[in-house]
Amino acid sequence: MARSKEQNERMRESRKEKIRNAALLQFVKQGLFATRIQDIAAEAGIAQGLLYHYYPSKEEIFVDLINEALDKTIAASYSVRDMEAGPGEKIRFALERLVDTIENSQTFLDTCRLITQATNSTAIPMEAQDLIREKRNIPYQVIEQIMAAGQKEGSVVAGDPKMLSIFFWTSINGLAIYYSTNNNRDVTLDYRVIASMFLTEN
Amino acid sequence: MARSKEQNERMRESRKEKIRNAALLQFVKQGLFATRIQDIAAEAGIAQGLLYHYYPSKEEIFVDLINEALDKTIAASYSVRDMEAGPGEKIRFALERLVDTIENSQTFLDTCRLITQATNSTAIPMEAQDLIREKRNIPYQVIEQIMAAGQKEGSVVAGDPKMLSIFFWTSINGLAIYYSTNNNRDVTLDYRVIASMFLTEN
DNA sequence: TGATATATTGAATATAAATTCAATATATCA
DNA sequence: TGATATATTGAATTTATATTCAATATATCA
Repeated sequence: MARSKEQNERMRESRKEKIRNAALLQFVKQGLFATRIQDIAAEAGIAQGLLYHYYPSKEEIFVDLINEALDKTIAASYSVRDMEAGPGEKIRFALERLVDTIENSQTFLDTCRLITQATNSTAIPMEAQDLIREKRNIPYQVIEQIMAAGQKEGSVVAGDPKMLSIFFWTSINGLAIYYSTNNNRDVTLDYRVIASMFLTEN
Repeated sequence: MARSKEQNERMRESRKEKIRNAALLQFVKQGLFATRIQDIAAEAGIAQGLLYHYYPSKEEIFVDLINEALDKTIAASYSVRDMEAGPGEKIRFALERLVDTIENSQTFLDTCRLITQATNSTAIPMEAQDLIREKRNIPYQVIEQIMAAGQKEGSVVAGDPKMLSIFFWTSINGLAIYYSTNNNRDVTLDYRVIASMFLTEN
């Protein structure tokens, strides 16, 4: 015996995470196909051969990253759903937090870019496509329900709640995509402009 | 002499256009890198070798397509700027038209996807990057000016007009990106929801 | 019709990247 | 310390795709 099973498992997982982080940087900059195994290995500071000890291919890394990214967006939407506040306030707080995150978290921007990239290409692993099909709509459904509840309450404007949810997420996503390539530090975003699309009182 | 110069030129250009159309379909579906010369040739119904009589590489096709796409968005923004109407009405009409186009024009969705793809990758030809740097901001500037004029008039809400322009285009772009992969024919979009972000009276 | 220019094909070749692998290093524990 | 398992490297090989090219077809006009 050389090393304890659990310790090995932990070290292995931390190496895999280092590789995933390196791959995320490259995928976000160049896309899945333009990124070479060599790019990921160099970014992670290892030889290309070693990468194959942890992942059988860059596609597998991509699948892991997409899965993580989707789970993050789902978790974020659940945290909104489970807030102690009325529907209108939930929409307001969610937008405030999301806009702030767009302005301050590179990781969030990367996550948005990766998902957008994956959603807009058929040239990604089947497994990633399945994950997207399965998980992508959850945040839309969560917001749709909050919009519907807000309409009953009178705090949310009239209109198909499904449509309002689409406007909610596409605005946020469009903004994130824009910000990830425009370090527009001279413009400060005011979430209340977006909020005025959905809320009756501003 | 075999054929008149002009006739040749015309035929050549029409073939190039057929190739560009084929390439656009593939680029939008798969991205620049995942698209093989063979994919474009097959889509255009020609042998791969022939493609090189018209374009030296797929990168050159991409540059042509990006240039066309950017020019289209610029032309669209100029047509809004030159409308015979007050600033508020221009914003309203522009949004109405854009949302309608998102719902009905696949070409428009493809254009948005191509630009987003190009804007979000460093793995595109330098020439395409230069075109984007040079042309991308024009529509933002056009809308920014209309927003500022609308604020003077009182028809547009307060706030940095640069920010309002960013919200304008990122909402439209986010929506287009979403729609290009979700044939959501059960939801009808109401442009007035987006308009309410910018206009004082709805 | 025949001369000429261009179009077209698909196989041959070149190039680039993915993947494998033999050699070597390192860590752990008996 | 030595036995053993895993980590690590970079060169060798394979595979995929881009690119070239020789052969052939087609269109135009004198």
